[in-house]
Amino acid sequence: MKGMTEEQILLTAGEEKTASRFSACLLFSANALARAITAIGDEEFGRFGLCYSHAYLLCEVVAQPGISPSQLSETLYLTPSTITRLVEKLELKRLVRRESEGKKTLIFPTPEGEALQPEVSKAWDQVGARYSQILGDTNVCQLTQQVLKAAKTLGEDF
Amino acid sequence: MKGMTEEQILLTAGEEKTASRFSACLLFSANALARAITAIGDEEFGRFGLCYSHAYLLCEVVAQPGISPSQLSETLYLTPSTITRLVEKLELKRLVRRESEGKKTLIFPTPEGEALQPEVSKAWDQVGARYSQILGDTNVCQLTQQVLKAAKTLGEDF
DNA sequence: TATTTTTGCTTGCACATACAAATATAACAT
DNA sequence: ATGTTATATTTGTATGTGCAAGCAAAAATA
Repeated sequence: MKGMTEEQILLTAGEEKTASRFSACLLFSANALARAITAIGDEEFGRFGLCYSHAYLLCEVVAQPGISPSQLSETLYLTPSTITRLVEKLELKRLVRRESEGKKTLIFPTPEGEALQPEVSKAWDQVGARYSQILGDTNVCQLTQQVLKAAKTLGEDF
Repeated sequence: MKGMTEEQILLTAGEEKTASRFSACLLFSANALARAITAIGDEEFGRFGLCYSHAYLLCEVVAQPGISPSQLSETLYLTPSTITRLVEKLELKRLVRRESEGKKTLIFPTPEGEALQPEVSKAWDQVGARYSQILGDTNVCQLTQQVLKAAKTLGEDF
């Protein structure tokens, strides 16, 4: 079996095994893809000491100053607790600040945050350019839409 | 802007913003999809105290007794260090065992591991069934192939 | 108005994952 | 044989993420 590709294994392995591996493969492959692309993202955003979710969050906050954690949670498809943690990190880096208003929390960009945003956007484009070059523009476009749609559908129904 | 869907934002936001968000969206959406599906997986595999990568690793070890960490690393698209950590966990649960042979390490399933594998496979199918029901069979089939291919391509070129 | 329920956000804890460095063995060159 | 380089695996450390629980404020109900 050594040196065989995944497809070959799928084709030659026993019946049940093939079925089970294949049917769950989206769980596997989705994570594999996420890790592969995140690696690219981390490299680009790492120049600012950010990871991709920091970058995305910062852009959202700059685009919508005063946005709430729950809104961010929906937009980024991340748990509220995760949002809190990300905001904490960005607060430490003085890129955003929090304002409590009753039980709500408003998140604003700091001047530094706003100043950094264009660079972050540039890095963002750079990430896109890199994986587009590897995967092909058309492919990426199509894949992105399908993947996003699937993520949304699962997010709603689950 | 409240209550708008992602597409609406994309369509109505300013030019550069649209471009940057969209071009990097695969980074974002791939992670979102991975998290959404992983949530399902964790629920199913959680019954055995496993996560999806534990489950996958166990199945591989049962299928190929004596497999090495580096081989697993390639198959699972995970770092060698991550493989070590996963194997440690499974070793604690007495599902696999390690044998050192020179600088190589051979990983074998324990009897308990082999006994558990069918159940894990069943859970595996269950995961597939659940997201197939939500996303649609055809969709899943197509998506899985595309996603896997993209992950592989990125894994090679990066 | 007082009590209950719901909502929004934050923590405690746990875990998968990765990078960089360490270790140990094998392969190779001289 | 000996010194060097390459390979395989493991650790130290850090981080993003989520669940369950906590907490505080708002809303609803009585």
